[in-house]
Amino acid sequence: MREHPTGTLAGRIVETEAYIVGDAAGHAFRGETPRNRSLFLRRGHAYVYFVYGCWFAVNVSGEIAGVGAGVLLRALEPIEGVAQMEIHRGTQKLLDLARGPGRLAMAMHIDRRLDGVDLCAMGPLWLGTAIRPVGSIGQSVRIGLTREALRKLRFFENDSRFVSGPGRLRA
DNA sequence: AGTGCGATTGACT
DNA sequence: GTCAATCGCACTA
Repeated sequence: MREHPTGTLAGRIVETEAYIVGDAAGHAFRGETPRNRSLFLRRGHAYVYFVYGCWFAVNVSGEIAGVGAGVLLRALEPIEGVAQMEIHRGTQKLLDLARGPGRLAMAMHIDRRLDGVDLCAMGPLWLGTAIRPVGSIGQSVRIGLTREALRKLRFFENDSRFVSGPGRLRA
């Protein structure tokens, strides 16, 4: 859920990746720095980071305070505020609005200002209330990594068309 | 102080 | 399929 000045933006999370304790692919692996400090907040806080000089991406911190780990939000199925998401993204292709972490952040207008917010209480960005899963959940290796590339820590709704990644990783 | 490259995307061949 | 965009952090020295 994104409480935006223009109205509420909402989507179902259909794809995530876990970056767990001791995971060399995780931003928290080398310890806490100014950039990744939000990963060390108590579980349920936002870690927003900037990659490739172009994009933001959002994680949900996943451990107790002081332990760095998180879940990357990789794709949403848009539920509310689609017209505004289209403006943010510059496209009207529903399937592309929030398919991929960079697109997701852009659709929801997420940037560094939201780094560290509590996602478990109503606010500018939060998790809302649970919506029942649809169908089964698939599992695969994570996308775009060079380290720890074999760990199957990506999770996605099997039958969703809003999931990112190469087709062969879907099933 | 300098360098390399990343949890990506979109444009182009 | 390839490749540029573009920034800040981590790493080396």
